[in-house]
Amino acid sequence: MYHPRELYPSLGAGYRLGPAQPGADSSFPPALAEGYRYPELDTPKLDCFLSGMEAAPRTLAAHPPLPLLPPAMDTEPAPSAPEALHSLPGVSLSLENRELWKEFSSVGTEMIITKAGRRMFPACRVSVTGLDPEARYLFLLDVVPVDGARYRWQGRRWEPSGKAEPRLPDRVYIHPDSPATGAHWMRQPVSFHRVKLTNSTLDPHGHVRPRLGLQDRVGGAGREAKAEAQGRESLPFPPSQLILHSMHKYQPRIHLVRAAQLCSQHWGGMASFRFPETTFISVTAYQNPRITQLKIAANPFAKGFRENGRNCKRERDARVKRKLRGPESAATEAYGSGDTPGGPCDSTLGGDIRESDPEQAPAPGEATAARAPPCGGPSAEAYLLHPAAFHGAPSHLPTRSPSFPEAPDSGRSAPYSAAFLELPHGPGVSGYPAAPPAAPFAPHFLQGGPFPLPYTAPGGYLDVGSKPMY
DNA sequence: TCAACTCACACATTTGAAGTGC
DNA sequence: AGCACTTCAAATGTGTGAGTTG
Repeated sequence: MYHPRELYPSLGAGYRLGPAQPGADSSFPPALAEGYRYPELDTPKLDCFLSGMEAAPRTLAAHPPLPLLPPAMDTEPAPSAPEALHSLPGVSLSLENRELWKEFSSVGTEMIITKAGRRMFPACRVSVTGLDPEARYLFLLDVVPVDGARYRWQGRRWEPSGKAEPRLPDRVYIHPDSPATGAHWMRQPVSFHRVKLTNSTLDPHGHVRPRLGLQDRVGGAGREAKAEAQGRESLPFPPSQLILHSMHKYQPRIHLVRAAQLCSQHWGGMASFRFPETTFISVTAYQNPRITQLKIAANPFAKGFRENGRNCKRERDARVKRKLRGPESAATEAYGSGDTPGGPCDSTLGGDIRESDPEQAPAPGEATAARAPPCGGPSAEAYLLHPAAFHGAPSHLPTRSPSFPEAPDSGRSAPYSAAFLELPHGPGVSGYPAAPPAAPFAPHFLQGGPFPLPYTAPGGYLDVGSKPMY
């Protein structure tokens, strides 16, 4: 098995397992300490990818160690500069909707989490430069705890309130366009707006059945219905959420991995980025009214709650009154003055209400790309479950998810993702079968075949091991 | 008692099938 | 027949506020 120490030898023997201890790296300035700790905190869950990442030139074992500190850290980072750790020289990421994030961050970003999953707003949207136009890359996103504290809204601000809950299963979201060429990624901003956040741990794989519809919705229930209609074995509906604790502080991270396909045996390096302004606190209901106002003002789906919306407080109050007075008066008033609000209501934001939404406005070609995967390749939206073994999970706990294939010819069960991590230590030597055929959704993937990453479907998710959530 | 959470609701937006015209 | 465009209905994404839970 690959120990993270082997993946990042530059981190030295002191490389710890388990969640980072706040303040433990006090010898570094906070930013540097955080950057230094970066690979330690969560790299293991990416190991499943790293172990399978393409490229060609070298195997994982032959890859040079990552720098002790990312180049961006060598100098005083510019304000809001992403902290980066990477072995993809020349590659850089910038947050497309930085101004919007900043606006939220200045107030204290809150993200709603629900059982069914709630999208992030603002969503992470980045533009990338410096990629090899011909090479193929994966874009991944995960969300990690910022510290070990639980937070509480104290009327005016968030304050730490005790220790954080035990960490939940880590998952990584794979951008549905992955893998795609560098040219594709650089052509337009990369949006992660489909990521959902949940507090539900009922299904360890995040399999929340979406509402079934008649239409063949990309990435939703329609795909399953279509598979059934075509007589194929029905795919499990995909998990669609990252699991978070409420009242905890989190930060999204974006990972870029050079890879020809999801499950090949080589990798060509990776880069990880995070942006300070994207830190948020997860909540089940908004605590800070200013955040509510910002969300209503900026999110087109909340347009109905704006001052002139039919769902603003004034309108809602009027509806309640009409209901109480009975259907007749309600019908009368509905077609009377109540339809055109004339005065202000509570859901206002002064003059800051945006007419157009910078966040959700699709980038040129975005809708097209979503409907038709680029490069003729697969759409791969996926989650990875964190290999709990790296986080000190007791060895007596279940070893892997049912859909988690064992390493071939291993003859034993793989503890969590251990099977994925037992990789060849020399070039050209592989403990696994050759990389799967380029055909993106080979049957053995769909049925949980011998390859490390059980691939569900285009736009679906990966579960690569599980850990108990209790 | 109270903070945190869940749920149903109404409205806005998104999406894709069906219809239409060329 | 095939393509482009429009229309329409259903799915989906929002915040709200009452009710529930611990």
